[in-house]
Amino acid sequence: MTDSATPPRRNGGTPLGVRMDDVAELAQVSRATVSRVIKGYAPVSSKTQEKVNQAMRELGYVPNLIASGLAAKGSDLVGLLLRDPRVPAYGLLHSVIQNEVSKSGLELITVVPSSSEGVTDELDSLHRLLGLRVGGLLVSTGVIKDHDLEPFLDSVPVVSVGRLEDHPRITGVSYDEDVNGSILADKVVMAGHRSVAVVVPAWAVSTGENRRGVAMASHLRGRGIDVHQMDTDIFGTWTDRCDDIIRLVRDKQITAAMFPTDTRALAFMSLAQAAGLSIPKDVSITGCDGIAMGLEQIGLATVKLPVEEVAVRATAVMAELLRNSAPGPVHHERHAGVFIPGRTLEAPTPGR
Amino acid sequence: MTDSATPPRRNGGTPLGVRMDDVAELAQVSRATVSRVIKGYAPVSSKTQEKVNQAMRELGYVPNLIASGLAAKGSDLVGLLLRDPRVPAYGLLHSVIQNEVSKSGLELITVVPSSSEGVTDELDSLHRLLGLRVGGLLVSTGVIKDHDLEPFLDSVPVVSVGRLEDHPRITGVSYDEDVNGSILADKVVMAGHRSVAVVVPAWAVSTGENRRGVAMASHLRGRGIDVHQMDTDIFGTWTDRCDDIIRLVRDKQITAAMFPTDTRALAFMSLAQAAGLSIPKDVSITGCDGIAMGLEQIGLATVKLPVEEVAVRATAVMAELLRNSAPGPVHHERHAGVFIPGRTLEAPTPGR
DNA sequence: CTGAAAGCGCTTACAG
DNA sequence: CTGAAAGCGCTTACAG
Repeated sequence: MTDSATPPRRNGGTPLGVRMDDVAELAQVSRATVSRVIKGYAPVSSKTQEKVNQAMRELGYVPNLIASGLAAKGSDLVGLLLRDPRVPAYGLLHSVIQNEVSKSGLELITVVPSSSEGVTDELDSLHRLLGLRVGGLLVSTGVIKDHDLEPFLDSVPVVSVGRLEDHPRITGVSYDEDVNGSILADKVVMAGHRSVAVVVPAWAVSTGENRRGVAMASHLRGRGIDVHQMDTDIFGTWTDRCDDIIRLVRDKQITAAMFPTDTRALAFMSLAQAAGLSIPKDVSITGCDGIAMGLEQIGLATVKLPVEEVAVRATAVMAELLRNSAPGPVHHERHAGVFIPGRTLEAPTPGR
Repeated sequence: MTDSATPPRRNGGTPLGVRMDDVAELAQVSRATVSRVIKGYAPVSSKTQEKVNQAMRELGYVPNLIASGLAAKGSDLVGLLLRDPRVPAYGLLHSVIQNEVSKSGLELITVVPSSSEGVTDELDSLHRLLGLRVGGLLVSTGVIKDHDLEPFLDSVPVVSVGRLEDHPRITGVSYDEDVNGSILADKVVMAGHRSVAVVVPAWAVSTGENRRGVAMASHLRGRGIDVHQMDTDIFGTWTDRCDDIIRLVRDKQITAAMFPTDTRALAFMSLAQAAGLSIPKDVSITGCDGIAMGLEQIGLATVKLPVEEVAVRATAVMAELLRNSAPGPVHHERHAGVFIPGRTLEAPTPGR
């Protein structure tokens, strides 16, 4: 072995051009050994380890996850399919999941669908994640249906998070929309309202919002309230039916309006105020979500979703799935939120 | 060739177990041909195309992006490194970038650092994206420094978005923090304030917030205002120095407080109100950001960042970089925001 | 328009 | 504790 005959390194240049072979050569070990010290759990003498680490540092080596993913037939990457990053509840979910995943020694990559493109784009996003052959899949969008997930259940652990789930083979950690809806409906009834508009998005638009809305409406009806159910099946907008509600208020047909999300409630508030209505004098408002900062300043009556709780549990379940080869029983958790009182919900103004 | 001798398909099962070879076999073509119809830009007879598409559908084939990424030495994936999904401005940025990237025929994957872990974790996130050998890199966090990016500039197109950038080799599309800071400072001066607290996060905490804060402070000083500069170098919290500011208000040392973000401003408002102060009577407040929904309800005086504009431009620049092999000149765009008046900024109460 | 074959950068039995 | 070699599932010249 002649030290003088150093063959020219193939990539003089950039760190991303440095391969494991380059590291091996510099450290004077085999590629297998470099791989072992990177992975960390195979036996390597500490002397060798040091040599290799030194070489990696010197070359600025960034391991090619694409290549290792292929060779190892899988990776520690957990993929998150997230509905809409503009919505604060998803933003918080994203953040907490990242923290938890990282604590579990896994890595997270996130994919979001284009907004307002509907189900096609959501499926594209799903395939993007699957194409990357992630080790686990966290699905946080109700737009993707169980049906779309079914074909992949045997190949990759899937947990659906923050969305309705009752598929017998998909474990779910979600919000208890029935309870959330009931809590809000109760408060509206207790405030004295007897005629209420409820916005109910179609199942295809959002399973969660749909379920929440349905729960609110049916709970109200159960209490003998006159419900004006405002169905909407428009994808990607938060203001559909607001005009109709404003009209109902003007006609004194309702004294309160319930929205399945804070976002919709806030959007309505702006429109209503622009239309000259005052809240809660002309109409009481409730939302659902409770995550956005500064909500207490606005005083929106809402239910605060247990986002952290759901994120923590979902990640724990995923980590468990990834650890145990034995799948463990599929289960469905539902976590209820807590009511946040606010000045947008008052007793109806007498005389209306 | 005996049709009867169909060799057993290696993966009887799941779509993710189906390989290109399986498709090729079913369609009775070579693997190369399957690859060609998937990529779409190589000449394939439409008869063959149909056979292949049919076979893919039948098998539920999901192409392995990992393998193709390795073979093709690169992919159409654009990686986004995003600072903090809990902040509405980042959420919106994320969303718009996704839409734009998708319009350009590229795909986006996002990685976020764990919150409150500081620079180490941000670097981990950067390496995660680089390890995936993304085709382009969008960096939207001021925590990563130019220095950290430098080694990779030769291997992958990088554009920094929404963050200060003046590296001669990194093109940047960002907010004009100097102008934003000046606009706000001007309004505060014009409202009549003469003694003002300004929160200035350290450069290491956030380059953008730092620059904004410094701009506010120096602009105020230039107008002869008494500035109480509240430096903070705590990572991951939005309430540092709030106590001190409340004290200054109580001691009648200041009549206004300027925050580099809406989030900080809102957090302060809650604390101040809890401490019995009233806004703007006891102290006027300004933020910066202007993205969160319902802000108009709160009435926070702020600057609305041109997030959409920045996202669109950044993606356009990236698409350009990816298209042209010739790099084109590096440049730095800065986009200024617009002032949003609000009831948190009034003239100082006489007698204070 | 189509196929055979080399090769992308790793991991992992297998054999020392 | 370490190395030689096969193979992961694709792409892409190259040769028809």
